Amino acid sequence: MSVLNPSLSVDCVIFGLDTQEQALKILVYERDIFPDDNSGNKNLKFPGSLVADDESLDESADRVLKELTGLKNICLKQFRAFGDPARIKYDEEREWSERHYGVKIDRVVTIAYYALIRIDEHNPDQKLIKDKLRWINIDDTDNLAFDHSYILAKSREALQQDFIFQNVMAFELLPKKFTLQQLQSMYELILGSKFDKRNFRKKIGKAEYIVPLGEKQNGVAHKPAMLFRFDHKKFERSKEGIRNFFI
Amino acid sequence: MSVLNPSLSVDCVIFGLDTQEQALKILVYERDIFPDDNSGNKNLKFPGSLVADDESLDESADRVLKELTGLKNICLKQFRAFGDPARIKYDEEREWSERHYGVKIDRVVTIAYYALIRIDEHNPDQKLIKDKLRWINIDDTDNLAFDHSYILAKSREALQQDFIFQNVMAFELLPKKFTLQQLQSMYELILGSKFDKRNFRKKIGKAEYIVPLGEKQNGVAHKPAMLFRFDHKKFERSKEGIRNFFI
DNA sequence: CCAAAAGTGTTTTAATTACACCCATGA
DNA sequence: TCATGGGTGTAATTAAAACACTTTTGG
Repeated sequence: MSVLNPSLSVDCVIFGLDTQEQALKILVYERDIFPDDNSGNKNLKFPGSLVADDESLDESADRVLKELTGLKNICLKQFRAFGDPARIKYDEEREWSERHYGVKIDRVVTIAYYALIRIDEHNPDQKLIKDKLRWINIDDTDNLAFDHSYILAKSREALQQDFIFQNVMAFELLPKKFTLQQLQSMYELILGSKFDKRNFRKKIGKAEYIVPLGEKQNGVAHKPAMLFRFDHKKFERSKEGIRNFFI
Repeated sequence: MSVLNPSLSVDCVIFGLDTQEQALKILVYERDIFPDDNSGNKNLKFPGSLVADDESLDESADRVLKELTGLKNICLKQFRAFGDPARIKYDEEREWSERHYGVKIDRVVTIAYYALIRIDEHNPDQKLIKDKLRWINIDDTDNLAFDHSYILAKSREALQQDFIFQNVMAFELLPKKFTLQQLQSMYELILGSKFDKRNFRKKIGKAEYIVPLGEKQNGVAHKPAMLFRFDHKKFERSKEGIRNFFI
Protein backbone atom coordinates (compact mmCIF):
# COMPACT_ATOMS: atom_id res chain seq x y z
CA MET A 1 0.00 0.00 0.00
CA SER A 2 1.09 3.51 -0.60
CA VAL A 3 2.18 6.10 1.91
CA LEU A 4 0.00 7.19 4.82
CA ASN A 5 -0.76 10.83 5.29
CA PRO A 6 0.35 11.62 8.86
CA SER A 7 -2.19 14.37 9.34
CA LEU A 8 -5.33 12.77 8.00
CA SER A 9 -7.35 9.91 9.37
CA VAL A 10 -10.77 8.36 9.13
CA ASP A 11 -12.81 7.00 12.02
CA CYS A 12 -15.85 4.77 11.81
CA VAL A 13 -18.65 4.90 14.33
CA ILE A 14 -20.52 1.65 13.86
CA PHE A 15 -23.93 1.60 15.46
CA GLY A 16 -25.28 -1.87 15.99
CA LEU A 17 -28.85 -2.73 16.76
CA ASP A 18 -29.15 -5.67 19.07
CA THR A 19 -32.59 -7.02 18.30
CA GLN A 20 -32.52 -9.53 21.14
CA GLU A 21 -31.49 -7.18 23.90
CA GLN A 22 -33.30 -4.27 22.28
CA ALA A 23 -30.30 -2.07 22.66
CA LEU A 24 -28.26 0.23 20.51
CA LYS A 25 -24.54 -0.41 20.75
CA ILE A 26 -21.34 0.84 19.22
CA LEU A 27 -18.32 -1.07 18.08
CA VAL A 28 -15.08 -0.11 19.77
CA TYR A 29 -11.53 -1.17 19.32
CA GLU A 30 -9.31 -1.76 22.29
CA ARG A 31 -5.88 -0.19 22.13
CA ASP A 32 -3.04 -2.18 23.52
CA ILE A 33 -1.05 0.50 25.22
CA PHE A 34 -2.61 0.73 28.66
CA PRO A 35 -3.29 -2.95 29.03
CA ASP A 36 -4.49 -3.46 32.54
CA ASP A 37 -5.06 -0.44 34.72
CA ASN A 38 -8.40 0.90 35.75
CA SER A 39 -8.41 3.48 33.02
CA GLY A 40 -12.15 3.36 32.36
CA ASN A 41 -12.82 3.57 28.65
CA LYS A 42 -9.72 5.46 27.65
CA ASN A 43 -8.32 2.45 25.88
CA LEU A 44 -11.38 2.26 23.70
CA LYS A 45 -11.60 4.01 20.36
CA PHE A 46 -13.50 3.74 17.14
CA PRO A 47 -11.97 1.74 14.33
CA GLY A 48 -9.91 4.26 12.41
CA SER A 49 -6.61 4.85 10.74
CA LEU A 50 -4.53 7.23 8.70
CA VAL A 51 -5.54 7.81 5.10
CA ALA A 52 -3.35 6.57 2.25
CA ASP A 53 -2.40 9.10 -0.37
CA ASP A 54 -4.01 7.37 -3.31
CA GLU A 55 -7.41 6.58 -1.86
CA SER A 56 -10.48 8.71 -1.46
CA LEU A 57 -11.86 9.29 2.01
CA ASP A 58 -14.73 6.92 1.33
CA GLU A 59 -12.37 4.24 0.13
CA SER A 60 -10.18 4.79 3.12
CA ALA A 61 -13.09 4.35 5.50
CA ASP A 62 -14.16 1.14 3.76
CA ARG A 63 -10.63 -0.22 3.84
CA VAL A 64 -9.98 0.65 7.45
CA LEU A 65 -13.24 -0.84 8.58
CA LYS A 66 -12.52 -4.04 6.74
CA GLU A 67 -8.97 -4.29 8.03
CA LEU A 68 -9.84 -3.68 11.64
CA THR A 69 -13.15 -5.44 11.93
CA GLY A 70 -13.68 -7.66 8.93
CA LEU A 71 -16.85 -5.75 8.09
CA LYS A 72 -17.33 -5.07 4.42
CA ASN A 73 -20.03 -3.73 2.12
CA ILE A 74 -21.25 -1.54 4.91
CA CYS A 75 -22.88 1.72 3.94
CA LEU A 76 -20.72 4.29 5.68
CA LYS A 77 -21.81 7.88 5.75
CA GLN A 78 -19.36 10.70 6.24
CA PHE A 79 -20.78 13.18 8.68
CA ARG A 80 -18.09 15.51 9.97
CA ALA A 81 -14.41 16.40 10.21
CA PHE A 82 -12.77 16.90 13.57
CA GLY A 83 -9.72 19.08 13.52
CA ASP A 84 -8.98 20.69 16.82
CA PRO A 85 -5.15 20.69 17.10
CA ALA A 86 -5.59 19.58 20.71
CA ARG A 87 -7.85 16.66 19.94
CA ILE A 88 -4.97 14.28 20.62
CA LYS A 89 -4.80 15.42 24.16
CA TYR A 90 -2.12 13.57 25.97
CA ASP A 91 1.49 12.86 25.21
CA GLU A 92 0.75 9.22 25.75
CA GLU A 93 -1.91 9.35 23.05
CA ARG A 94 0.44 11.00 20.64
CA GLU A 95 3.06 8.42 21.54
CA TRP A 96 0.59 5.62 20.98
CA SER A 97 -0.28 7.01 17.58
CA GLU A 98 3.34 7.33 16.55
CA ARG A 99 4.17 3.81 17.61
CA HIS A 100 1.03 2.45 16.07
CA TYR A 101 1.44 4.06 12.67
CA GLY A 102 5.21 4.28 12.57
CA VAL A 103 5.21 7.90 11.46
CA LYS A 104 5.76 11.19 13.22
CA ILE A 105 2.42 12.64 14.28
CA ASP A 106 1.86 16.32 14.72
CA ARG A 107 -1.78 17.00 14.40
CA VAL A 108 -4.37 14.75 12.91
CA VAL A 109 -7.61 15.81 11.34
CA THR A 110 -10.06 12.96 11.26
CA ILE A 111 -12.95 12.50 8.91
CA ALA A 112 -15.67 10.63 10.73
CA TYR A 113 -18.13 8.16 9.24
CA TYR A 114 -21.00 6.31 10.75
CA ALA A 115 -22.98 3.25 9.82
CA LEU A 116 -25.94 1.43 11.25
CA ILE A 117 -25.91 -2.36 11.15
CA ARG A 118 -27.54 -5.39 12.66
CA ILE A 119 -25.29 -6.94 15.22
CA ASP A 120 -26.44 -10.50 14.68
CA GLU A 121 -26.08 -10.43 10.93
CA HIS A 122 -22.91 -8.55 10.17
CA ASN A 123 -20.72 -9.94 12.81
CA PRO A 124 -17.18 -8.64 12.70
CA ASP A 125 -14.40 -11.07 12.07
CA GLN A 126 -14.28 -13.55 14.90
CA LYS A 127 -10.54 -13.60 15.53
CA LEU A 128 -10.36 -9.85 15.77
CA ILE A 129 -13.36 -9.43 17.94
CA LYS A 130 -12.00 -11.74 20.55
CA ASP A 131 -9.07 -9.61 21.58
CA LYS A 132 -9.62 -6.18 20.09
CA LEU A 133 -13.22 -5.39 19.35
CA ARG A 134 -16.22 -5.04 21.59
CA TRP A 135 -19.80 -3.94 21.31
CA ILE A 136 -20.64 -1.58 24.11
CA ASN A 137 -23.97 -0.11 25.02
CA ILE A 138 -24.41 3.40 23.75
CA ASP A 139 -25.23 4.74 27.16
CA ASP A 140 -22.02 3.41 28.64
CA THR A 141 -19.47 5.28 26.60
CA ASP A 142 -17.96 8.07 28.63
CA ASN A 143 -14.34 8.90 28.37
CA LEU A 144 -13.31 7.14 25.18
CA ALA A 145 -9.80 7.68 23.79
CA PHE A 146 -8.86 10.94 22.07
CA ASP A 147 -11.99 13.00 21.40
CA HIS A 148 -14.03 9.93 20.55
CA SER A 149 -16.75 10.66 23.08
CA TYR A 150 -17.34 13.94 21.33
CA ILE A 151 -17.29 12.22 17.95
CA LEU A 152 -19.88 9.78 19.24
CA ALA A 153 -22.17 12.58 20.37
CA LYS A 154 -21.98 14.25 16.98
CA SER A 155 -22.51 10.98 15.17
CA ARG A 156 -25.71 10.37 17.11
CA GLU A 157 -27.03 13.76 16.10
CA ALA A 158 -26.19 13.07 12.48
CA LEU A 159 -27.76 9.64 12.65
CA GLN A 160 -30.98 10.97 14.10
CA GLN A 161 -31.18 13.81 11.63
CA ASP A 162 -30.54 11.51 8.68
CA PHE A 163 -32.98 8.98 10.02
CA ILE A 164 -35.73 11.57 10.25
CA PHE A 165 -34.89 12.84 6.80
CA GLN A 166 -35.20 9.27 5.56
CA ASN A 167 -31.98 9.24 3.66
CA VAL A 168 -30.96 6.39 5.81
CA MET A 169 -30.69 2.70 5.34
CA ALA A 170 -32.50 1.77 8.53
CA PHE A 171 -34.23 -1.34 7.32
CA GLU A 172 -31.02 -3.26 7.07
CA LEU A 173 -31.26 -3.29 10.81
CA LEU A 174 -34.13 -5.69 11.05
CA PRO A 175 -34.45 -9.31 10.07
CA LYS A 176 -36.00 -9.84 6.64
CA LYS A 177 -39.22 -10.69 8.38
CA PHE A 178 -39.96 -8.47 11.31
CA THR A 179 -42.78 -7.57 13.64
CA LEU A 180 -44.16 -4.11 14.18
CA GLN A 181 -42.92 -4.25 17.71
CA GLN A 182 -39.37 -4.75 16.46
CA LEU A 183 -39.84 -1.89 14.05
CA GLN A 184 -41.11 0.41 16.76
CA SER A 185 -38.30 -0.58 19.04
CA MET A 186 -35.81 0.30 16.31
CA TYR A 187 -37.33 3.75 15.93
CA GLU A 188 -37.26 4.26 19.65
CA LEU A 189 -33.65 3.19 20.02
CA ILE A 190 -32.41 5.33 17.18
CA LEU A 191 -34.39 8.42 18.04
CA GLY A 192 -34.06 7.94 21.77
CA SER A 193 -37.74 8.36 22.56
CA LYS A 194 -40.91 6.34 23.10
CA PHE A 195 -44.01 6.24 20.92
CA ASP A 196 -47.61 5.25 21.41
CA LYS A 197 -48.19 1.80 19.97
CA ARG A 198 -51.49 2.50 18.28
CA ASN A 199 -50.42 5.79 16.76
CA PHE A 200 -47.20 4.25 15.58
CA ARG A 201 -49.10 1.49 13.81
CA LYS A 202 -51.52 3.95 12.31
CA LYS A 203 -48.62 5.84 10.79
CA ILE A 204 -46.81 2.74 9.62
CA GLY A 205 -50.03 1.55 8.06
CA LYS A 206 -49.74 4.46 5.63
CA ALA A 207 -46.21 3.54 4.55
CA GLU A 208 -46.75 1.35 1.56
CA TYR A 209 -43.18 0.10 1.71
CA ILE A 210 -43.83 -1.87 4.87
CA VAL A 211 -45.64 -4.91 3.59
CA PRO A 212 -47.48 -7.51 5.66
CA LEU A 213 -46.52 -11.10 4.87
CA GLY A 214 -49.37 -13.50 5.50
CA GLU A 215 -47.29 -15.18 8.19
CA LYS A 216 -47.11 -15.08 11.92
CA GLN A 217 -44.42 -15.66 14.42
CA ASN A 218 -44.37 -19.03 16.09
CA GLY A 219 -42.82 -20.49 19.15
CA VAL A 220 -43.59 -17.48 21.29
CA ALA A 221 -45.34 -17.78 24.60
CA HIS A 222 -47.98 -15.24 23.77
CA LYS A 223 -50.16 -14.22 20.86
CA PRO A 224 -47.91 -14.45 17.80
CA ALA A 225 -47.30 -11.26 15.87
CA MET A 226 -47.82 -10.68 12.17
CA LEU A 227 -44.61 -10.53 10.17
CA PHE A 228 -43.75 -7.75 7.76
CA ARG A 229 -41.13 -7.12 5.15
CA PHE A 230 -39.53 -3.99 3.78
CA ASP A 231 -39.99 -3.16 0.10
CA HIS A 232 -36.91 -1.37 -1.21
CA LYS A 233 -38.38 -0.22 -4.49
CA LYS A 234 -41.47 1.26 -2.93
CA PHE A 235 -39.28 2.94 -0.36
CA GLU A 236 -37.14 4.59 -3.01
CA ARG A 237 -40.21 5.80 -4.80
CA SER A 238 -41.66 7.24 -1.62
CA LYS A 239 -38.50 9.24 -0.99
CA GLU A 240 -39.16 11.41 -4.02
CA GLY A 241 -41.90 13.26 -2.25
CA ILE A 242 -39.93 14.68 0.63
CA ARG A 243 -40.26 18.39 0.15
CA ASN A 244 -43.10 19.43 2.40
CA PHE A 245 -41.35 20.15 5.63
CA PHE A 246 -41.31 23.71 6.65
CA ILE A 247 -44.28 25.41 5.08
CA MET B 1 2.22 32.29 10.90
CA SER B 2 3.12 28.70 11.26
CA VAL B 3 3.50 26.05 8.61
CA LEU B 4 0.75 25.16 6.18
CA ASN B 5 -0.33 21.58 5.86
CA PRO B 6 0.01 20.74 2.18
CA SER B 7 -2.74 18.17 2.20
CA LEU B 8 -5.44 19.96 4.09
CA SER B 9 -7.50 22.96 3.12
CA VAL B 10 -10.71 24.74 4.00
CA ASP B 11 -13.16 26.24 1.54
CA CYS B 12 -15.95 28.67 2.30
CA VAL B 13 -19.20 28.74 0.37
CA ILE B 14 -20.71 32.10 1.18
CA PHE B 15 -24.35 32.38 0.26
CA GLY B 16 -25.55 35.93 -0.01
CA LEU B 17 -29.13 37.02 -0.09
CA ASP B 18 -29.68 39.98 -2.30
CA THR B 19 -32.80 41.57 -0.91
CA GLN B 20 -33.12 44.06 -3.73
CA GLU B 21 -32.81 41.67 -6.61
CA GLN B 22 -34.45 38.87 -4.64
CA ALA B 23 -31.73 36.50 -5.60
CA LEU B 24 -29.46 34.05 -3.85
CA LYS B 25 -25.83 34.45 -4.82
CA ILE B 26 -22.49 32.99 -3.92
CA LEU B 27 -19.19 34.69 -3.39
CA VAL B 28 -16.40 33.53 -5.68
CA TYR B 29 -12.78 34.35 -5.93
CA GLU B 30 -11.14 34.80 -9.27
CA ARG B 31 -7.85 33.02 -9.77
CA ASP B 32 -5.22 34.83 -11.69
CA ILE B 33 -3.78 32.07 -13.76
CA PHE B 34 -6.00 31.96 -16.81
CA PRO B 35 -6.45 35.68 -17.05
CA ASP B 36 -8.31 36.26 -20.23
CA ASP B 37 -9.46 33.30 -22.24
CA ASN B 38 -13.02 32.15 -22.62
CA SER B 39 -12.62 29.56 -19.90
CA GLY B 40 -16.16 29.89 -18.58
CA ASN B 41 -16.13 29.72 -14.80
CA LYS B 42 -13.05 27.64 -14.37
CA ASN B 43 -11.12 30.57 -12.95
CA LEU B 44 -13.71 30.94 -10.22
CA LYS B 45 -13.39 29.17 -6.90
CA PHE B 46 -14.61 29.58 -3.38
CA PRO B 47 -12.44 31.44 -0.93
CA GLY B 48 -10.23 28.79 0.59
CA SER B 49 -6.71 27.98 1.60
CA LEU B 50 -4.45 25.44 3.22
CA VAL B 51 -4.78 24.90 6.95
CA ALA B 52 -2.02 25.98 9.32
CA ASP B 53 -0.76 23.38 11.71
CA ASP B 54 -1.64 25.19 14.90
CA GLU B 55 -5.20 26.22 14.11
CA SER B 56 -8.43 24.31 14.32
CA LEU B 57 -10.49 23.83 11.20
CA ASP B 58 -13.00 26.38 12.38
CA GLU B 59 -10.28 28.90 13.09
CA SER B 60 -8.75 28.23 9.74
CA ALA B 61 -12.03 28.88 7.97
CA ASP B 62 -12.51 32.13 9.85
CA ARG B 63 -8.98 33.26 9.09
CA VAL B 64 -9.10 32.37 5.43
CA LEU B 65 -12.41 34.08 4.92
CA LYS B 66 -11.13 37.21 6.59
CA GLU B 67 -7.89 37.23 4.63
CA LEU B 68 -9.48 36.70 1.28
CA THR B 69 -12.67 38.68 1.60
CA GLY B 70 -12.45 40.92 4.63
CA LEU B 71 -15.53 39.22 6.07
CA LYS B 72 -15.34 38.56 9.78
CA ASN B 73 -17.63 37.38 12.56
CA ILE B 74 -19.49 35.28 10.08
CA CYS B 75 -21.12 32.14 11.38
CA LEU B 76 -19.51 29.44 9.26
CA LYS B 77 -20.84 25.93 9.42
CA GLN B 78 -18.72 22.95 8.51
CA PHE B 79 -20.76 20.59 6.39
CA ARG B 80 -18.53 18.09 4.64
CA ALA B 81 -15.04 16.96 3.69
CA PHE B 82 -14.09 16.37 0.08
CA GLY B 83 -11.25 13.99 -0.42
CA ASP B 84 -11.25 12.34 -3.80
CA PRO B 85 -7.57 12.11 -4.81
CA ALA B 86 -8.63 13.25 -8.28
CA ARG B 87 -10.49 16.31 -7.11
CA ILE B 88 -7.66 18.52 -8.34
CA LYS B 89 -8.25 17.39 -11.84
CA TYR B 90 -5.85 19.06 -14.13
CA ASP B 91 -2.13 19.52 -14.08
CA GLU B 92 -2.71 23.20 -14.50
CA GLU B 93 -4.79 23.24 -11.33
CA ARG B 94 -2.13 21.42 -9.41
CA GLU B 95 0.42 23.80 -10.82
CA TRP B 96 -1.68 26.78 -9.83
CA SER B 97 -1.97 25.43 -6.30
CA GLU B 98 1.73 24.84 -5.99
CA ARG B 99 2.60 28.31 -7.22
CA HIS B 100 -0.08 29.88 -5.12
CA TYR B 101 0.86 28.23 -1.85
CA GLY B 102 4.54 27.75 -2.48
CA VAL B 103 4.53 24.15 -1.34
CA LYS B 104 4.53 20.84 -3.15
CA ILE B 105 0.93 19.62 -3.53
CA ASP B 106 0.07 15.96 -3.82
CA ARG B 107 -3.47 15.54 -2.84
CA VAL B 108 -5.59 17.95 -0.88
CA VAL B 109 -8.54 17.09 1.28
CA THR B 110 -10.72 20.11 1.82
CA ILE B 111 -13.08 20.76 4.67
CA ALA B 112 -15.96 22.81 3.39
CA TYR B 113 -17.92 25.42 5.29
CA TYR B 114 -20.90 27.46 4.35
CA ALA B 115 -22.45 30.64 5.62
CA LEU B 116 -25.51 32.66 4.78
CA ILE B 117 -25.19 36.42 4.84
CA ARG B 118 -26.87 39.56 3.65
CA ILE B 119 -25.05 40.99 0.70
CA ASP B 120 -25.85 44.60 1.42
CA GLU B 121 -24.78 44.50 5.05
CA HIS B 122 -21.65 42.40 5.20
CA ASN B 123 -19.91 43.65 2.19
CA PRO B 124 -16.51 42.14 1.60
CA ASP B 125 -13.51 44.38 1.70
CA GLN B 126 -13.77 46.86 -1.12
CA LYS B 127 -10.22 46.69 -2.44
CA LEU B 128 -10.36 42.94 -2.71
CA ILE B 129 -13.75 42.74 -4.25
CA LYS B 130 -12.79 44.98 -7.10
CA ASP B 131 -10.27 42.67 -8.67
CA LYS B 132 -10.73 39.24 -7.09
CA LEU B 133 -14.17 38.68 -5.65
CA ARG B 134 -17.54 38.55 -7.28
CA TRP B 135 -21.06 37.66 -6.32
CA ILE B 136 -22.59 35.39 -8.89
CA ASN B 137 -26.12 34.13 -9.12
CA ILE B 138 -26.53 30.65 -7.75
CA ASP B 139 -28.09 29.39 -10.93
CA ASP B 140 -25.17 30.51 -13.00
CA THR B 141 -22.39 28.48 -11.50
CA ASP B 142 -21.49 25.59 -13.75
CA ASN B 143 -17.96 24.52 -14.18
CA LEU B 144 -16.20 26.21 -11.29
CA ALA B 145 -12.54 25.43 -10.58
CA PHE B 146 -11.49 22.11 -9.04
CA ASP B 147 -14.56 20.24 -7.78
CA HIS B 148 -16.20 23.43 -6.58
CA SER B 149 -19.40 22.91 -8.53
CA TYR B 150 -19.86 19.65 -6.67
CA ILE B 151 -19.06 21.34 -3.38
CA LEU B 152 -21.67 23.96 -4.17
CA ALA B 153 -24.31 21.32 -4.82
CA LYS B 154 -23.59 19.64 -1.52
CA SER B 155 -23.55 22.92 0.34
CA ARG B 156 -27.01 23.75 -0.94
CA GLU B 157 -28.33 20.45 0.33
CA ALA B 158 -26.76 21.06 3.71
CA LEU B 159 -28.10 24.59 3.82
CA GLN B 160 -31.62 23.48 3.03
CA GLN B 161 -31.54 20.65 5.51
CA ASP B 162 -30.18 22.88 8.26
CA PHE B 163 -32.66 25.56 7.41
CA ILE B 164 -35.57 23.17 7.73
CA PHE B 165 -34.17 21.83 10.98
CA GLN B 166 -34.00 25.42 12.20
CA ASN B 167 -30.48 25.22 13.47
CA VAL B 168 -29.69 27.99 11.14
CA MET B 169 -29.08 31.68 11.51
CA ALA B 170 -31.39 32.74 8.72
CA PHE B 171 -32.64 35.95 10.22
CA GLU B 172 -29.32 37.65 9.82
CA LEU B 173 -30.30 37.72 6.19
CA LEU B 174 -32.99 40.31 6.50
CA PRO B 175 -32.86 43.94 7.50
CA LYS B 176 -33.68 44.54 11.17
CA LYS B 177 -37.12 45.60 10.08
CA PHE B 178 -38.54 43.46 7.36
CA THR B 179 -41.82 42.76 5.63
CA LEU B 180 -43.52 39.40 5.40
CA GLN B 181 -42.97 39.48 1.69
CA GLN B 182 -39.22 39.74 2.23
CA LEU B 183 -39.39 36.90 4.70
CA GLN B 184 -41.32 34.70 2.32
CA SER B 185 -38.96 35.53 -0.48
CA MET B 186 -36.04 34.47 1.70
CA TYR B 187 -37.68 31.13 2.42
CA GLU B 188 -38.35 30.62 -1.23
CA LEU B 189 -34.84 31.45 -2.32
CA ILE B 190 -33.23 29.22 0.25
CA LEU B 191 -35.53 26.27 -0.19
CA GLY B 192 -35.91 26.75 -3.91
CA SER B 193 -39.70 26.57 -3.96
CA LYS B 194 -42.76 28.79 -3.89
CA PHE B 195 -45.37 29.11 -1.17
CA ASP B 196 -48.92 30.33 -0.95
CA LYS B 197 -48.97 33.82 0.53
CA ARG B 198 -51.91 33.33 2.85
CA ASN B 199 -50.79 29.97 4.15
CA PHE B 200 -47.30 31.29 4.68
CA ARG B 201 -48.64 34.14 6.77
CA LYS B 202 -50.88 31.83 8.74
CA LYS B 203 -47.87 29.75 9.67
CA ILE B 204 -45.66 32.72 10.43
CA GLY B 205 -48.41 34.10 12.60
CA LYS B 206 -47.85 31.18 14.95
CA ALA B 207 -44.13 31.85 15.31
CA GLU B 208 -43.95 34.06 18.34
CA TYR B 209 -40.38 35.07 17.49
CA ILE B 210 -41.50 37.10 14.49
CA VAL B 211 -42.84 40.22 16.08
CA PRO B 212 -44.86 42.94 14.40
CA LEU B 213 -43.56 46.45 14.95
CA GLY B 214 -46.31 49.04 14.87
CA GLU B 215 -44.68 50.59 11.83
CA LYS B 216 -45.23 50.50 8.14
CA GLN B 217 -43.05 50.94 5.14
CA ASN B 218 -43.12 54.30 3.48
CA GLY B 219 -42.13 55.69 0.15
CA VAL B 220 -43.52 52.76 -1.76
CA ALA B 221 -45.89 53.18 -4.66
CA HIS B 222 -48.48 50.83 -3.28
CA LYS B 223 -50.08 49.96 0.01
CA PRO B 224 -47.23 50.02 2.55
CA ALA B 225 -46.44 46.76 4.29
CA MET B 226 -46.27 46.15 8.03
CA LEU B 227 -42.75 45.80 9.37
CA PHE B 228 -41.62 42.96 11.61
CA ARG B 229 -38.58 42.16 13.67
CA PHE B 230 -36.96 38.92 14.72
CA ASP B 231 -36.74 38.09 18.42
CA HIS B 232 -33.58 36.12 19.11
CA LYS B 233 -34.46 35.05 22.64
CA LYS B 234 -37.88 33.78 21.72
CA PHE B 235 -36.34 31.96 18.78
CA GLU B 236 -33.82 30.18 20.99
CA ARG B 237 -36.57 29.16 23.36
CA SER B 238 -38.69 27.82 20.54
CA LYS B 239 -35.86 25.63 19.30
CA GLU B 240 -36.03 23.51 22.44
CA GLY B 241 -39.19 21.84 21.28
CA ILE B 242 -37.93 20.32 18.06
CA ARG B 243 -38.36 16.65 18.60
CA ASN B 244 -41.64 15.78 16.96
CA PHE B 245 -40.69 15.02 13.41
CA PHE B 246 -41.11 11.51 12.34
CA ILE B 247 -43.71 9.86 14.58
C1' DC C 1 -55.88 -20.57 33.96
C1' DC C 2 -52.16 -17.50 33.92
C1' DA C 3 -48.65 -14.53 31.99
C1' DA C 4 -47.17 -12.00 28.11
C1' DA C 5 -47.36 -9.47 24.22
C1' DA C 6 -50.52 -8.59 20.05
C1' DG C 7 -53.92 -6.16 18.15
C1' DT C 8 -57.48 -2.82 17.56
C1' DG C 9 -61.02 2.47 17.17
C1' DT C 10 -62.79 6.67 18.57
C1' DT C 11 -62.77 11.26 19.70
C1' DT C 12 -60.69 15.70 19.87
C1' DT C 13 -57.68 18.91 18.38
C1' DA C 14 -54.48 20.97 15.35
C1' DA C 15 -52.34 21.52 10.78
C1' DT C 16 -52.63 21.77 5.78
C1' DT C 17 -54.39 22.97 1.48
C1' DA C 18 -56.82 25.47 -2.00
C1' DC C 19 -58.69 29.51 -3.34
C1' DA C 20 -60.10 35.37 -4.87
C1' DC C 21 -61.11 39.81 -3.76
C1' DC C 22 -60.64 44.58 -1.70
C1' DC C 23 -57.17 48.11 0.11
C1' DA C 24 -53.74 51.87 0.46
C1' DT C 25 -50.35 54.32 -1.70
C1' DG C 26 -47.47 57.19 -5.15
C1' DA C 27 -47.19 58.37 -9.71
C1' DT D 1 -57.51 56.91 -11.81
C1' DC D 2 -54.39 53.46 -12.43
C1' DA D 3 -50.78 50.23 -11.39
C1' DT D 4 -48.65 47.89 -7.75
C1' DG D 5 -48.12 44.93 -4.18
C1' DG D 6 -50.47 44.41 0.72
C1' DG D 7 -53.59 42.19 3.24
C1' DT D 8 -57.24 39.08 4.59
C1' DG D 9 -60.96 34.24 5.71
C1' DT D 10 -63.28 29.98 5.06
C1' DA D 11 -64.26 25.41 4.21
C1' DA D 12 -62.53 20.74 3.46
C1' DT D 13 -59.18 17.51 4.30
C1' DT D 14 -55.71 15.31 6.68
C1' DA D 15 -52.67 14.45 10.51
C1' DA D 16 -51.74 14.13 15.48
C1' DA D 17 -52.55 12.90 20.16
C1' DA D 18 -54.63 10.70 23.94
C1' DC D 19 -56.47 6.74 25.65
C1' DA D 20 -57.96 0.82 27.47
C1' DC D 21 -59.64 -3.39 26.58
C1' DT D 22 -59.86 -8.05 24.22
C1' DT D 23 -57.24 -11.83 21.85
C1' DT D 24 -54.06 -15.58 21.20
C1' DT D 25 -50.62 -18.39 22.46
C1' DG D 26 -47.26 -21.45 25.40
C1' DG D 27 -46.34 -22.94 29.76
